[in-house]
Amino acid sequence: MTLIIICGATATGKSDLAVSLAHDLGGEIINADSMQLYQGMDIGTAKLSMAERGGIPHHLLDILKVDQDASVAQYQELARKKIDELMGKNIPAIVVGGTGLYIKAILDDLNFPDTDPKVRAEIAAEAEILGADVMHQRLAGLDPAAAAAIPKENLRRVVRALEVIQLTGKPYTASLPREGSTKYPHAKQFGLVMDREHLKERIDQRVDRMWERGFVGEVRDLIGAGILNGRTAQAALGYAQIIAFASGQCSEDEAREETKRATRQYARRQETWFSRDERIQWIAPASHSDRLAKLHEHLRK
RNA sequence: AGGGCAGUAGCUCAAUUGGCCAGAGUUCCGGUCUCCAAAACCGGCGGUUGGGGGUUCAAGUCCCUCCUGCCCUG
Repeated sequence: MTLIIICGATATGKSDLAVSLAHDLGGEIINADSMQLYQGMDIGTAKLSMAERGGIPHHLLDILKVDQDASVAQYQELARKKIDELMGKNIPAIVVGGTGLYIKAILDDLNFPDTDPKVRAEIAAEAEILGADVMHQRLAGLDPAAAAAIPKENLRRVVRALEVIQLTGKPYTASLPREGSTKYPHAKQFGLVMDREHLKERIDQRVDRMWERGFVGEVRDLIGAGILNGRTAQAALGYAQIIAFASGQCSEDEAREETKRATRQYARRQETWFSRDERIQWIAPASHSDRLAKLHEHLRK
């Protein structure tokens, strides 16, 4: 019964380390990266090639088409099912990814209230007309605690709260989690860190490499595959910028620089998110083999 | 050389034709977070308004001068 989580900011080397660890333990890998869920988003998400996976089974990759919206609730269900399945077969499960909410959805006792695209679209359309202030006031009337917790500027979360209230008939706050409930108490969570300067270098190099490998072509193909019809995939780092370039809103060079900058900001947000989680054992920057040794050392304890 | 235009935060620009303490956006730094999360959102640092002088109760704004850049003419 082994469950290992490897998280951390983008470009810190999670994927490679996970493959090596899986190799050593005879484990399998479960993806926890919201954008690697999509078929065809390979270059821009730095998805490992078959060769790089080295024969290690990778799960929850390529399960969505680019015109489908991702769903944390669905991810939670699939990931837990896969983890339980592996555990049942006594195969170590290694969850790898940088999407903090997805990892939290696996580990913590989060229960996502239902969602209904139609209801949400209606509320969103209404918000378009009435404005953020009115929507927030409405929320305050229905659920003062939720209104206090959600800033009125964050219309997206206000809409979601209103959706939940309408669907469940209960206050949004009623669905919020109880503290300290962990679904997998024996899970070992590791985080990879890297100083900003070094990380910036790695991000720059990585984005340049993506361009060399044909990132722009990949996005063009995905536009053909309907990426613009979905909401999640087209907002991904690099993809959004190349779509802007493809539609003439900026130059290719600007798109590339913008991608680097946005990735840097994303890495910062990831660090903020993970830094709150006290369960994470942080692995300092070092060579691949040193970090792997460190992981084994911690696992032995 | 002569004439014209411009110079405000690291960057892009605002500032009721002289009037509160020079404001935004963005970068950068920090933070929030229960289904679009590579999303959405909040906060903070940052200006001797190119330099110097003058007019005025008051100058980013008007005058003089110097510096820098761009345009036109020869």
